[in-house]
Amino acid sequence: MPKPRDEMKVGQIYQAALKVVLQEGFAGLKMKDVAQAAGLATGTLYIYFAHKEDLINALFVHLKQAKTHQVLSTYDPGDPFPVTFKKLWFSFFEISLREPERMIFIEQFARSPYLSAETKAQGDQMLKPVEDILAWGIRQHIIVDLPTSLLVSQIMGPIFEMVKQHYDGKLEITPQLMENCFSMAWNSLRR
Amino acid sequence: MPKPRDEMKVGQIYQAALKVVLQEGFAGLKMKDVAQAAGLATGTLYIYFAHKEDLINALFVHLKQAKTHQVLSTYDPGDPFPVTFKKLWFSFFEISLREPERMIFIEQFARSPYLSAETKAQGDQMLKPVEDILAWGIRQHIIVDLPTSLLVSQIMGPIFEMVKQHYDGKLEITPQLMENCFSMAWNSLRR
Amino acid sequence: MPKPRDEMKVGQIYQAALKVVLQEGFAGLKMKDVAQAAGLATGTLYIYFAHKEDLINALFVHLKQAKTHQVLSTYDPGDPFPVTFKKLWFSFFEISLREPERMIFIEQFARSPYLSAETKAQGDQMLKPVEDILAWGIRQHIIVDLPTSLLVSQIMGPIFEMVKQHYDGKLEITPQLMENCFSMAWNSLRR
Amino acid sequence: MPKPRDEMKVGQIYQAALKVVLQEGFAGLKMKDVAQAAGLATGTLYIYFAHKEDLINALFVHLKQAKTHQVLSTYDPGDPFPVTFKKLWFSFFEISLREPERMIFIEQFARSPYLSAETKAQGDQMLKPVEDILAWGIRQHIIVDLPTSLLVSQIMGPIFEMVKQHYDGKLEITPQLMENCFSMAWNSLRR
DNA sequence: GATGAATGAGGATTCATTCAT
DNA sequence: AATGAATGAATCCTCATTCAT
Repeated sequence: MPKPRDEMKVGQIYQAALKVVLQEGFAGLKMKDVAQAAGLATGTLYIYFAHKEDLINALFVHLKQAKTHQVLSTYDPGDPFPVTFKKLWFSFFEISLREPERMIFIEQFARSPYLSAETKAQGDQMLKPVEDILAWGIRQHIIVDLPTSLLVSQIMGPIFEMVKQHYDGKLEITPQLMENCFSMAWNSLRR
Repeated sequence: MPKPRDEMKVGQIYQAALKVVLQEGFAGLKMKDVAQAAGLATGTLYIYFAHKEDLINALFVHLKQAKTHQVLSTYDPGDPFPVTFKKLWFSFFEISLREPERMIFIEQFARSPYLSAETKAQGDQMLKPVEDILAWGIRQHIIVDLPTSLLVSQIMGPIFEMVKQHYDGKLEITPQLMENCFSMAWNSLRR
Repeated sequence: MPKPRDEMKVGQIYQAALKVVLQEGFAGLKMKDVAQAAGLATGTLYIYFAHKEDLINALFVHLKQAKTHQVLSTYDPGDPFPVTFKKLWFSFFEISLREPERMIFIEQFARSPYLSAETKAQGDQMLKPVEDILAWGIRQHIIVDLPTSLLVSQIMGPIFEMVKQHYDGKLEITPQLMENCFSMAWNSLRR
Repeated sequence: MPKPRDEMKVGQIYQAALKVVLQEGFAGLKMKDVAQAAGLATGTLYIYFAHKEDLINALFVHLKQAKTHQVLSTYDPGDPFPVTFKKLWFSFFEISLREPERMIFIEQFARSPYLSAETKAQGDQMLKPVEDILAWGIRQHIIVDLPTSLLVSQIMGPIFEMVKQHYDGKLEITPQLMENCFSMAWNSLRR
C-alpha cells in the first residue's frame, strides 16, 4: 500500500514516529505510541504502511532524503572544488549538530534488522552526488586519489563521533573548534 | 545477585550472547536463544545475571574491556610518541577489522536503551589511557592541541566507518590502503 | 487504563474469574484460564484490567458490593429495630449460604497479598450502613453499647463459621437451626 | 520422608516457614526463602519434607497442635463447667491475640489448596476435646443443646473476627472489652 | 477511509525440584 | 546428610496486526 492519498497524514506519521523513537529509544518503538502521537488510531497506520518494518524503512528514507537534500542545497556547481568542499562539510556538520537525534536515528537504523535491502540501496544511492563531487576533486589532483567511499568514511566518521559526543554533553562545539576540525579534515584529504 | 564463581560459565554465556546478537540482530536477542547457544537452561542465565539488561550490559563491558586490552597490549612506554601512535592506530584498526561484529556490537550498544548509566561510565573510563597518550603527544607539540576526546573522535570515526564498509562488503582493505589511511589520520592530527 | 465501556464484558470476566477461583482455588488463578472461561483472548483481559492484581481487586469489590446490596435490599427504614435486625441477620445468613463460594472468596481475599490498600478501604466502607443500623439499636438501648465494629464481628463471625462448616458438609442447616442460631445471636447482643 | 533424625532442624524449618509466611504473605512462600531463613540449603528442605505441600501441611498441623495444646493447658477436669468454659474462652482469646499471625495462618491455610485431606482430618481431630467439654455442658443443661460443632462456630467465629480487627489496628482490645465479649459469648450459649 | 477493541503468539522471568559433589 | 547450582515448565504480560463497525 505505498502512499495512498493523504500526504499530510503520512507526514504526521513520520513526525510522530521520529518523536517516539527519540523519546522511547529505538527498540521501544510501538505502533500504538506512534498512532497516539500522530493523533490517529492504530489501525490507521496500517492503511498507510503495510507493516511496522515498512513504516520504519519509509521513515528512514524520508529522513535521509531530507537531510541529504538540506546538505546539498548549499552546493553551487559554479564554486571551485575547495569552496564546495568547505561549504558541504560545514553544511553537513551544522545540520547534523542541529538535529543530532535525526542523525543518530539514521545511523542506528542503518544497522538494524528492520532495514530492508531495498531501503539500504536507496540510502546508499543518496551518497552518489557527494561521491561525484569528491571524484571531481580527485580528478583535479586536489585531494588524495582513494576510493570515494573511503573518503566519505574519512569525512563523515569524525563528524558522527563529534556530534554524538556533543549530544552526550561531553564536548562543547564552538565556531573556533569547527574551524579546527575542518582543518583536520582538509589536511587529511588534501594532496 | 553477586556473580557466583564459575567464570567459565560466564564466558560461555558471553560468547553465546554475542553469537546470538550477530545472528539475530540486536533487538532479536532472546534469553532462550542465548541459553541454548550456551548449552544451558534459561533459568541458569538468571543465576549469573539478574536481567536481560544486566547480561547485555555486562557483555558490553566485557567486550569493550577485552578490546581495549588487546589494543593497548602493543603499547610500549619506551617508544617515542609517533611510534606509539602508529602502533596503536594499526592495532586498533586491525583488531576492529578482525572482529567487526564485536566492534559493531559495541557501537550499537553504546546507543541502545539497554545501556545503563553505570555501564556507560565504565565504557568511557576505558578510553582514559588512550587520552593520556594523546595528551602526551600534545605536550610534546607533535599533534594539534585540541581536547583529547575530540582527537579520539577524529581517529576512531574514520576507522569505524571503514570497518563497517568493509563488513558490508563495500570496501576491500589492503595493506596499502591501510597505510594511506594512516597517513590521512596522521596528517589530520600532526602539527 | 480507564475502564472502557463494555460493562457486559467486564461482567463476563468477573463471572469467569469467580468460576476459575472456585474451581482451581485461589492461588491457582491463571489469567489464561479466566480468559478462556470468559470466552476471550488473554490480551483482552488487559484491556479491561491493568494487572492480575487489578482484576482480582475489582472482582473483590464487585462481589462484596453485590452481596452488601442484596443483604441491604431487605432493609426497610420503617421497621422497628428488632425487626430490622432479624431481617438483616437472616438475609445475610441466607445469602451467604446460597453462595458460600462468594463468601469464602471474599473472606480469603480480604487476607491475601493481592488486596490493595484502596480496595480494602472500599470494602470496609461498605459496612458503614450496617454499622449505622447497629448504632441505632444502641441508641435505643436495645442492644449492648459496644463499638459497632465489634458488634459486626459478633454477628458475622458465627455466620462465617457456620457457612464454612455447611460448605464443607459438616453441618446441615435447617430452618429450625437457623432460628436457634438467630436466638443465640440476639441473646448475645440484646441488653 | 516423615521425620528423619534431626528434630531440631525440623523445628528450625517450621520457625523459618512461619516467619516467611508472615513477612511475605501466604502466596509468596518460596522454598528458597524458607531455607535461607532456616540457615539451610534449599535441597536440605527436601530431606525433611517431600514437597512444599508437605512442609506446609506439617507446619499447619504443628501450629494447630501447639495452639490447641496451649489452650487446653488451662483445662482442669476438677473445675465446674462454667469455670472451665470461661478459662478456655479466655485462654483461646488471649493466645490468639498474642500471636494473631499464627491464627491467621491457620485460618487461611484451612482454605488453601495446599491443605491435604489427611491434614484436614488431623486438624479437625484436635477440636475433639473442646467438643467433649461442650457436650459435658450440654449434658448438664447449662448451655443450649445444639450440635457441638455449631457451638464451636459460635464461640470461635467472633474471636477470629475480633483478633483480625485487632491485628488490622481497627479495634483496641482492653480487659474490660474482653469481659464484655465473654458475656456476649456466654449469653449466646447459656440456657 | 478511519477506528480501536480484540487477538494470541511470543518472550522475560520465576521457582519447585533434582542431583552431582 | 548437606549443599546449592542447574533445570525447564509454567505464567504474566506485551504488542504487531486484524477486522467488524
